[in-house]
Amino acid sequence: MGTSSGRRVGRPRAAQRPDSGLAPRAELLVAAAELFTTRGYAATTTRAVAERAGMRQASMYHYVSGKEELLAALLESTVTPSLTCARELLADDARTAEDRLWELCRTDVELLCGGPHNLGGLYLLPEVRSERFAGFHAVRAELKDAYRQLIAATAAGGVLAKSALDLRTDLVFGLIEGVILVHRSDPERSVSEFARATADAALRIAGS
Amino acid sequence: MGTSSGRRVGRPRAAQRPDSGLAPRAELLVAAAELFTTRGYAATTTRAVAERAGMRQASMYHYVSGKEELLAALLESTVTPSLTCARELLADDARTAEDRLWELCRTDVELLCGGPHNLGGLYLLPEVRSERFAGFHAVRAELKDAYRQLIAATAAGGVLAKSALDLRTDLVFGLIEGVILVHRSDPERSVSEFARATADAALRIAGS
DNA sequence: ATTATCTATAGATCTATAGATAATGC
DNA sequence: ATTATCTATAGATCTATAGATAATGC
Repeated sequence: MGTSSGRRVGRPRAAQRPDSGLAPRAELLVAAAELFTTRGYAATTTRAVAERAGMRQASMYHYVSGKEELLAALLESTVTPSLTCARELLADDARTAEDRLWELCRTDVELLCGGPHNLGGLYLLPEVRSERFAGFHAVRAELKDAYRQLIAATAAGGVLAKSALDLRTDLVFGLIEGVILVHRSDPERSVSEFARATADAALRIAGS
Repeated sequence: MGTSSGRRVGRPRAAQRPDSGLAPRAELLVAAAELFTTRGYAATTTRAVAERAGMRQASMYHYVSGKEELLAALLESTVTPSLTCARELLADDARTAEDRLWELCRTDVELLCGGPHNLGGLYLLPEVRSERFAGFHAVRAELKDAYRQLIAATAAGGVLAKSALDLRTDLVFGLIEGVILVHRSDPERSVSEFARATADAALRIAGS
């Protein structure tokens, strides 16, 4: 499985460390997340990722094709849970749109700021705009559309023209993603409290 | 002057182009702004900056000590106008705090999104957090404090405890900076309209 | 003489491959 | 035999300096 801690096949690692319990590929992803979010993607070398994961630079290529694959995997893993949540809320007819929008905002902030290394910070990397990460962009566009649908379904949103609805959606989405910047400059703050306050603020923006 | 267009002292440039009317250092700053915001800081080579400015890679060192100096100069030039505006508004006793907060938000968004190449996007570069840019961080902290003071001076803000005021300030500041992300994903939008809508939204967040 | 630029390049990386090695599995 | 790792390195950069060159200024 890779996670078993018994004797392992293959030449031992040069720098032994206590078994992390993670499969080597997962160790690489964790290391990359930490380095990409703090130093940036371009500034992070394959050597830095590999050594932090406990192996030599060249050994990394046994598990991934290079840095790019690591970033693509991290991006998708970051946005997918939010989208899952959004789909469930869109399908839930029993609750008001206001209620579901609030819940989506809160969950999204929790996910963006919750992890050990500010994973949401990956969104901010300039390299992410490249077409190589089209998969991530598609998922993110679908998430934004879920926000739009929920805002349109609120009492205040129902009367908006399309351009006004788009503006409102952009402001709410901007608030949620702006949270990444706030979290970056003050990572100590209680996330769950902050997530609720942000959801409150989002509803105020959506429902003027 | 450097901006005169007559015959110039020194060896001619290898790749002649129509005179930009800018001094060489300014040409370098413009080139760096464009490349840093689109490709990122670490991914931008000194060669790319110099060639875009119309000179060879080595000639750049006649004007700047390296990439770092370019980023530091760009960052400060981006935040300084906002701070100037904030200081003026703080000193203006004739207007209500709500009015002045709205105006600060609107102006800030205009400045962040207004320039030709999304200069606000520089804030998002991971390298910016480094202590080498302490000057920028100090100016930004002062700007944030101006937001805090104006929020505290509003009718709704006057009754807040310190921690609640800080939270409110972070949300407003996060909304304003989140605007950079929105602008990045849709640079075509009318900036002045968007700036007013964002200022409206900020007041709603500040004054719940 | 002064200046702004150029060409050339040394030294320091960084990536990705080739081939060796040290475990376990059978 | 299979596997996971290692060491070594070729080739491709990228930065920053040294020294040459082609203008204007006096």
